[in-house]
Order: sequence, then C-alpha cells, then structure tokens
Amino acid sequence: MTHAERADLRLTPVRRRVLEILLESHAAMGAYDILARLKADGLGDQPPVVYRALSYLVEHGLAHRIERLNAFVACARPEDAHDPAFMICRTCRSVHESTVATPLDHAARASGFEIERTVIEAEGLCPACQEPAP
Amino acid sequence: MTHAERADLRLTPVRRRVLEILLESHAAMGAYDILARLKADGLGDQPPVVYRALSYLVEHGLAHRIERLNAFVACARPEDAHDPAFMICRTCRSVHESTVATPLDHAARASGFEIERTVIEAEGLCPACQEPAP
DNA sequence: TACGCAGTGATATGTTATAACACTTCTGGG
DNA sequence: CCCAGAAGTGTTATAACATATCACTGCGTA
Repeated sequence: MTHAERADLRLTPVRRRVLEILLESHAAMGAYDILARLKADGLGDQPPVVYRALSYLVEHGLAHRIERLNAFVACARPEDAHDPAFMICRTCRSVHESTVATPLDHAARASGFEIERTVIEAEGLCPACQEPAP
Repeated sequence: MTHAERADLRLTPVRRRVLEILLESHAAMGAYDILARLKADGLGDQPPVVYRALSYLVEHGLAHRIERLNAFVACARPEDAHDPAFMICRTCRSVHESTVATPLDHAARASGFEIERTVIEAEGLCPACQEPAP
C-alpha cells in the first residue's frame, strides 16, 4: 500500500495543491514560493497555511525538507518509508533523492546517543550545471 | 600546524570573542544569541557583525554551521581539516562532533553529480536527556 | 602622499518560521 | 437528530534568521 492510498491520509485541497506544486517543480521550493502559487489559486495567502500543509506532507512521507536550503521537495519514492539522502545542485537547486545507510550508528552506540533521524545532504554540481561557464 | 597557528589567520577582537563564546557554550548557538553576548561586551550590536565573524570562523575551520538548527558550534578538532558529522540533542541542543566517510560517493559517481560538500546531522537524545521525564 | 585592501559601523530590508486565537467542518456516540 | 471532541482553516501579529549596501578607518606599501 502506498502512502497515498492509506485510509488515514487526509489530502485536503490545500495539502493536495501544495503536493502538486512540489511535484511540478522538480526542484526545491521555498515555503513562500509555494505560498505565492497557492495564493494565485485562491487557496490561502498567509504563511501558516503553507507551513501547516508542508508539515503534514513531511510527517506523512510525501515530501521532504531540505535543511541546507530551508526548502521542500516532493518525495521521490512515497511508496516506502526510508531515510533519504539528497544531492543538491547549488546552481539550479535541483534535488536528486537517494538512499543510504545511516552512517553514524557506530558513533552513536559508542557514546550512548539515541538517533531518531539523520539528515544527509550533499551539495555540488549536477551533470547539467557542470558545463563550462561562458 | 593547527588552524589557530596559521600565519594568515586574522583573529580580530570580534572574531576572537565570537569563537570564545562558542567554545564556552558547548551547544549550538543562534547568531542572535551570540550577538546578544557580543553586545554585552561592547563589541557590536548589529547582525552583520556577528554574521561576518561567523562566516570567517566557518571558512577557516574554527566553527561549523548546523543546518538543522540554523545555528553554530565551535569546531571540536580545529587541528585538521575534516568533513564533520554531528549528533544533535533535540532537547538541550548539545552537539557532538564526529567524523564519517561521505556516504554518497557511489551514488554521485553513478549519476555524474559532483559533490563539493556533505552535511550529515543526526538528531535524537543525548545520554543526559534520555532520563524519563517526570 | 596616494593607493588599495581588510575590517568595521550603520541602516535598511529580505527571508523563513511560529505563536495565538477564532471559527468551521467532520465524525462518532448517545 | 444533536452534541462533543478532533482536525482543519483563516487571520493577525511577531519571532527568528540572514544579507545588501554604503560609508569610514587603519594599515601596509608603492
């Protein structure tokens, strides 16, 4: 069963539209960029509207927050729970999602730290942006 | 040679004081928290003062930025260049610095992405904060 | 002296995020 | 049907984080 099919998933108009906007963009979008789109659709024009929708989508695995950019992307594989890792192009803000074993397990066990979540974000240049600048 | 001994390291009063403040805190501090301390010392009271100092310290490996918290910590091992990884306590904001091989090399090579920097930040509970809440 | 550079001071503004409260809508139980 | 509680939304205000820009200073050096 995919996340989107779960009976307890309440995809209200605002949440659905935010998810669509993210899916259309193929890159990380800031909350206020999304809000501008939402406003154009008459679906809300104040920050809490978009932040609430984004929180919901992130909690339910349909979107991810990119800490490095203070921005959001649609999840590339909503069908399974996973610990995502990202490669972020610093030029075009495109985001490639990948999966990786959490690399801090050993250090955490050694120190008694209890890990709940791990953020892994690589920054660099995507293939398209490696062209020599004119 | 440690970073602090490098001849080209210009540790001006503002920069030195910011570093001291970070070293005293043992936890991540927001730029405006640091700025408040700086102001109390008569060393500057506008945001650019502290952001400039922090940029310098981060560039020169004496401090790190914690993306997850939009905050900063002193580097635990300024003696060598390294790709840091962090374990961040969500309760007390304490930060434990560790080192880890960048886990996305394989995926990056496979896709042609050129990684310049990798952020690894685990969030959870430090040993002290795992006590049962009263 | 004149110049350039790094650092600093100061003002203003841009960007991201949340607190707080009122109101509505949905849902299940009597 | 009616109610109560939970979930969602609308709205205002503000907190928190970050940068652009320009002026000025001190210092080393050509």
